Amino acid sequence: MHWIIELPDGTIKEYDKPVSPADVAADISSGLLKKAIGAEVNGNLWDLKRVMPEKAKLRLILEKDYEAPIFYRHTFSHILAQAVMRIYGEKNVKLAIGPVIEDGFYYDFDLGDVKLSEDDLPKIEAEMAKIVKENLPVERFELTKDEAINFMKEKGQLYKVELVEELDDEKISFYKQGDFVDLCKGPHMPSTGRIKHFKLLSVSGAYWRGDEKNKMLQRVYGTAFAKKSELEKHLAMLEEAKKRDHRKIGPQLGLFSFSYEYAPGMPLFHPKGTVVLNELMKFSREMHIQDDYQEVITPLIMNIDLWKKSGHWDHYRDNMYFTEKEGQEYAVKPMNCPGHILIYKSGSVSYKDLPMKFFEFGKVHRYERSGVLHGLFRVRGFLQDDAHIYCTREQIKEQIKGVISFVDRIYSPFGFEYRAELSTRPEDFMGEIEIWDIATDALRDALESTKLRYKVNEGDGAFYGPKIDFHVRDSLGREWQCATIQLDFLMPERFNMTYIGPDNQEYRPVMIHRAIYGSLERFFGILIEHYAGAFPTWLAPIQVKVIPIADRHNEYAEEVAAELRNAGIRIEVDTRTKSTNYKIRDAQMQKVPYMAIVGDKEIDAKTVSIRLRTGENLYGIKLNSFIARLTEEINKRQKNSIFKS
RNA sequence: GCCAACGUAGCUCAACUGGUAGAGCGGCUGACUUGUAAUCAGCAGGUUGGGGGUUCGAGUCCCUUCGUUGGCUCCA
Repeated sequence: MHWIIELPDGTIKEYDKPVSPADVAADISSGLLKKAIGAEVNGNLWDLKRVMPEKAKLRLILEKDYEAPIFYRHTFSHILAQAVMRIYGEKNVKLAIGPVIEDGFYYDFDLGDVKLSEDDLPKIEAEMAKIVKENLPVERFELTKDEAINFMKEKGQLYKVELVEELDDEKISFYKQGDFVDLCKGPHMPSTGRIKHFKLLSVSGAYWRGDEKNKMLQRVYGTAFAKKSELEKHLAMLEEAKKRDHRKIGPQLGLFSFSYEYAPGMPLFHPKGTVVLNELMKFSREMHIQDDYQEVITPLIMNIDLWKKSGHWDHYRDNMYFTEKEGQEYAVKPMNCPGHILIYKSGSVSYKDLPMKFFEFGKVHRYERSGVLHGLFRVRGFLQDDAHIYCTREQIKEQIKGVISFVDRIYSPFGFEYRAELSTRPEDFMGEIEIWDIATDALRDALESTKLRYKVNEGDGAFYGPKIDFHVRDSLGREWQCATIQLDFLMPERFNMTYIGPDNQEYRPVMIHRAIYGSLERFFGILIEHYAGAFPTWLAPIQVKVIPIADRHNEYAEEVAAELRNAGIRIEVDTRTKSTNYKIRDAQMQKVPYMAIVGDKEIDAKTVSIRLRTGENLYGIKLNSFIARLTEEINKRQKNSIFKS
């Protein structure tokens, strides 16, 4: 027996006894062993102390590597389970699953009659801290399937029995730390004390296997990081996110409210919120016109037969609202595509008309279960910046490329980073494989031809076509799915859409669905949190607050206001008999970008003093110069103040 | 819909183990006429989400209902 281990730099290490990554690390340097938390062996994540195959390519994974959290967060989920078992008694705890998730981990438990609440978290955390301190070695062992089933049956772990029964592997792996054993494919860190920084975040209900027909389990969420400073940074981010919550800031800034009683899941936009939405639409409209879209408006309510034809009745009925008059049944539209198709089909279409690009700010209604509603992020009625591109197969690639660059232009004033995901043909697809291949290649080629980062979700496309989704990253590093580009081969089929080719024969067009903001409501919510309510000037509901120092300055303040208003700038004048400090504070809290402060000096010199919401002051500015520069900032939709250089 | 927590003035939050519902901010009125993040004083504001029960007595305990929040997608 001879172990030949290749390191990433090409170095070959040879041993005549079985070696684990830890052995090799120790062989290189004791410092390296200290920093290593796991390994990658022949492309698989591997425990530090697990013996490697005789021929292996080894890469050690250090605390700072991006795979490291997979190791320690997974171990923390086991530590969590172990702590819960110690506290509530091994017999009373049935373990379900405990995976690593983005930024943390969770574990699902069946605790019988015991109900966990957030108040129990400190107690569980304390027990976890003890387990960390005990620094128990984490050991891997394997059983055959039968052994594994019996083993889990003996322990009364029925959920685990169910999981094992579904596995096909010959050998089933388990991990043990002290008195705790769990079915697990790993990998884990070498001992429970290797990384110490964790925090439990919340408890909630979760169905066994995510299916509401199954028993509701209790889920505990937690997070862990290699460094204390990283954990603290993450917790601070969660705090900041809480402060920026659009459900809180929105009403505070007078943007919108909800009438939970009368219109659940449907926001009421107040005057200031409406200004922001209108600016978003104005910008979008300008861009669409530049990109050769034609705007349309289609009915909110249409006969049910249309929805039967489109397939929505069969596939989407549970999410639709219905109404009835004169014995006719109607549905409130959940999507805009059928309406656009009716326009397409209202006359005959030549290949010369393609691509045809219809765009609509389409209000759609979708029933969502009450429990999933969430501020502006998940609503029952929303406005989509929806468009459908009808084109030939040959035009697909060029059109997709066009949309991708369009997405970039729409996102650019907001300062979002974003990335894409390509979802390919699922198992239960519709249509011909060759079209799928053409379309998928077109999407892939289009993505490749841009510098955009993207990942592929194999088999994750809709049954009617492949798609590209865009995820924007906000100022707190959170990601949100907004834009989507979907190819659709089904709808043109169902509606028997055609165009006349150069040979005077009928052909089937391809349909591309796409939205850029996605939902205006949701995008608005994301922007509120992204900017923490401090919108760039072009979006700000009030762009300038005119503040007279004392009553005798009101008249001049009104003159200043009139000139600003004439220049198309959104203003308010604060003539309340309050102190200057008070009025400035109020404007600051409302996140107004500019305050124009006027008193005796300004009246004498015919100027204004400008305070930016960031606190800087510019004294003695000529009004026309202020208006000119501000107008430029607004017209260019600048991210930052033009008055800061 | 399901599990858990929560629901007191417009907002933020008090009210010991059941014993007279309170404060700050905001609002209104008055005084002050203010120079870059809260001037002072007074007044109003509540069926403690709704309904029912236990009790001499319920914001507090129990039941029920409505709503909000965290989750219910991440698969050993």
